[in-house]
Amino acid sequence: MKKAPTIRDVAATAGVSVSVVSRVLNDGSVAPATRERVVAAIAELGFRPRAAARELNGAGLTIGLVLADLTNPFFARVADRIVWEARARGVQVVLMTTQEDPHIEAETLATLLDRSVGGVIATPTGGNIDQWSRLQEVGVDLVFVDRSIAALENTDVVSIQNDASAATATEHLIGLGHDRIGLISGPLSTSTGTARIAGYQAALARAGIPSDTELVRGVPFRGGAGADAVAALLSLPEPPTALIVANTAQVQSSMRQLYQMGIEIPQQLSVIVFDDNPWTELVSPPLSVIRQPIDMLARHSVDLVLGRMQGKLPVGPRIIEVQAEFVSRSSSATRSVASPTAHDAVSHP
Amino acid sequence: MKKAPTIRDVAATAGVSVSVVSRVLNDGSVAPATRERVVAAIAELGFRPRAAARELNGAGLTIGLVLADLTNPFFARVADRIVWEARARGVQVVLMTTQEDPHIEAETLATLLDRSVGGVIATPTGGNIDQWSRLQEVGVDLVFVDRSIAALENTDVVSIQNDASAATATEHLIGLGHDRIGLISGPLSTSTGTARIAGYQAALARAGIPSDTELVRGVPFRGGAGADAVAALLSLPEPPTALIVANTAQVQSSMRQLYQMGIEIPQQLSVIVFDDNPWTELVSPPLSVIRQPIDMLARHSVDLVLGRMQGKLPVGPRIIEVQAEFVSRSSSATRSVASPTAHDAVSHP
DNA sequence: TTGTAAGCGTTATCAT
DNA sequence: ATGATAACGCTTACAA
Repeated sequence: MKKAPTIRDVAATAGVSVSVVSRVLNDGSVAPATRERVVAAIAELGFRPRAAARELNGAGLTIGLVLADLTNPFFARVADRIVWEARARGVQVVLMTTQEDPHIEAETLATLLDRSVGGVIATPTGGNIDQWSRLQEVGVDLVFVDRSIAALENTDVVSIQNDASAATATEHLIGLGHDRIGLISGPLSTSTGTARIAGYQAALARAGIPSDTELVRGVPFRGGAGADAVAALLSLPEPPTALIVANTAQVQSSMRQLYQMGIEIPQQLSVIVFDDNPWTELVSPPLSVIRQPIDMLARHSVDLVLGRMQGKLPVGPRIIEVQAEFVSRSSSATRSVASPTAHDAVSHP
Repeated sequence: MKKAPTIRDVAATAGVSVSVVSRVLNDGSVAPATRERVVAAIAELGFRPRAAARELNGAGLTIGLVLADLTNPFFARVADRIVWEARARGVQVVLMTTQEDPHIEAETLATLLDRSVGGVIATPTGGNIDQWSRLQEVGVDLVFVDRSIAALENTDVVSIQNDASAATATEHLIGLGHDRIGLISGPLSTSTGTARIAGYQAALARAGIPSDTELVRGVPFRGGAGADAVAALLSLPEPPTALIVANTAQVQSSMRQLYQMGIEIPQQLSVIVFDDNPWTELVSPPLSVIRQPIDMLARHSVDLVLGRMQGKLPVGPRIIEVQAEFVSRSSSATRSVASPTAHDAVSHP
């Protein structure tokens, strides 16, 4: 259990002072000849600067990643890519999850302070507005990914074009002859929720279809809310013939509910869900999806935090929206004449 | 951007020395009256010890989590639970992924050294044996979860009862009349791979069924190896009538291949896969699975590292095996007379 | 039981 | 361009 070489050891074997070594470690200016000797010494000793010591000086290269729920394939992939991108830049990631619980999130934010992280990438629950901004006040660079909070106007955000994507999905269904399209979306407290609803309504409006507020369900991210919304939607007197599950966090529970109810897709109900993953085309029928370019989300997020941390970015919040791709599969089809539920519904000729 | 209170501030407002504060922070012995005053001061100032400073003294409470691939729902859930369990104990988690690449893993291990983490929970790729043991020599407590490396005998391991689980699945299929059962397993360099194969063979032996080595495929964790193995297995002159995908990392690609080949399940081929997730019962037909108690794996892993880090555990490696549950669904059924491929196979009467 | 003081490994501030 | 040296915030012998 012999100890690792320190910067002092390097300085000694290179015949220079610690400050010189520190300079070559960072981007300081050092005489070419000297630098070479130091580099050699570093290699020879296998020296690696200790992250803890750096962080103590506020010079650490560690970011916090606050995700809602790793159980959701979408967030899992986001984590995967972010860790990947961070690693490529020599940055470590401390992972924390909120389980969509603002209380846990608050605790998490407190912990983040102790960690001396320089930046944070997060999918906020929607609450803890004060805590988030306090984090920023302490100098921690913050960037929201996927979701954001309207009240926090001064924060960088990376997400897909939520409105446009929702509109695309809606238009696709309209083109298929549907005029009662259900929408299960995220909470109105997040930009994701409002944007997707906006896109949906815009598409409806353009097609001259009146938008029925009953068909729009803004469900919270956590819990079985997705399933409940599905059930509620289908038990409407005039149930939708098509459904868009625009709440990424709830696709699984929504789909499960649909299958459990024995709804025939797309005969009884056309379905489009936000977020693609390897399983969506394995279920029957294969699902039409909005595929989010997760790698882009990740890359931009990491670039942003790091850019901020190194002060290489102009002031003012950066809003980056990447394009999502609509993938049409078998779960969305032409509207059939029959009503989706067995109400013995009288058709209006 | 005013600075956070330090331990010295607390000491001052409590009218004691820093060491006393440090003692109440940790488990030190302090006079009840004094302790109370210190606690009050801490609360009043909202003091929180900085992780970096602690780690510099080797007293940090941070663990490294080295996972293969967050894209795989199994590992994602493992991460989710481990982060959860860690948080419950006031421990932070630095996440790193290897993408099943030993080279990246090596890099990761180096980084772990700089991080001054006290412990590491990992799913090793199978390589980097020297590096892993060096990590241990430096005093980092290591526990493998899910997978392990045979050569590293002195390491704690938490996993499911791989042999028993594989045996259960095999017996289930045998009971269904199958005698040619394919097995796609992990690499032989990991305990997971060998154990699952062993269980499978044991079950076969008990039933008096000769084990055909051609039916067993130990495929590497990364890449599309699972799909290839499936294809190879089914193009055998005497293809299996049942298949166990015992390589958790490859279920997705294996299933995809099966669907793409248009294999009818379970008519042409009965299938059982290791690892359950929300989608397995949404695909058609719903998959029979070995459900791994991920929460148990996580809890034990965290308990182990922390136990080691605090020296509260007897010496000698700890091998914890939790029980997995076999869930029978529609993908496994009685063997049909027909051969799974259209070879116009001559039946041997 | 409590206090003093010496680190822990870097970075940052000055001089030189 | 380089070198002392003081922080950084905490833990931990060692004293009292």
